[in-house]
Amino acid sequence: MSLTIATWNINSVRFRIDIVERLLMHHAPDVLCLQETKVMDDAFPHAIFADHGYHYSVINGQRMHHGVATLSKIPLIEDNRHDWQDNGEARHVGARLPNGLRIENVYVPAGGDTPDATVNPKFGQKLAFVERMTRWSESLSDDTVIVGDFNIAPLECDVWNHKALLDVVSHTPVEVAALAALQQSHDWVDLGRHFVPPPERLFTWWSYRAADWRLSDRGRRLDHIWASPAAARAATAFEVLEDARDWGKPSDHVPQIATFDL
DNA sequence: ATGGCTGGTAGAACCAGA
Repeated sequence: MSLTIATWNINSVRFRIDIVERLLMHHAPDVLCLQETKVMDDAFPHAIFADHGYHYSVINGQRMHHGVATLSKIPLIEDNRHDWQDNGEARHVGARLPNGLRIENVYVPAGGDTPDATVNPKFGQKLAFVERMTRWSESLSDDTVIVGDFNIAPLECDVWNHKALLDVVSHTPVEVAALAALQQSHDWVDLGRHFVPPPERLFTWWSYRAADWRLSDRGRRLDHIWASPAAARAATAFEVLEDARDWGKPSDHVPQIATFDL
């Protein structure tokens, strides 16, 4: 059976519900993991997803900021949810499919402006978040997919200019090292780079501030789909929907979709 | 020329994103 899993930082699921529907109609992933839903659970637009056949969901929302949601066309049950900062922010929800596959939907903190925890506490919180994820990741079973906005672009070819971004939060060596430790903790396979090997350019985010995002192409690969080794062996395809950056009222992130033959 | 923008919320000379 073929299974498709999409992930997308939507930057408000209510404001961008039209382009969410566009993804559902034209790409119809079996499972859609959203980050930055920016909505309380009691105001989540469940009816619109149900109209498109997405009758199952696990959501972890909060007021104003952050928030994650996993929507599905096939039965889905909540597995767990973690608050790795222990500050009440909604940045993770886990789910399990009938075949046992676990889908972990994560929104790693952005980390603020300055890559120095002594003057910018948010940067230290980001590193601590990833370290606590690493301890958790070690205990997961080998039938897991972890997706989301990790807010770290690890490789030189994951950013538009490696040298220019070495001191910019999202691509600093200490963040890249923390992400590498997380990846090693469960032998996670980075499906983006499994299907699009370095040094090919691969981005999932472009700033709203560019006059012409496609012309300047100052992108970063901040969003990821990782699979445990057994799940990765079932992966058959991977796609970044770069054109979604031009859809009406776009998110600054674009969706990516992985296909598995399970 | 890495902030030139953006949404949510309040009703900002705001916050957060990255």
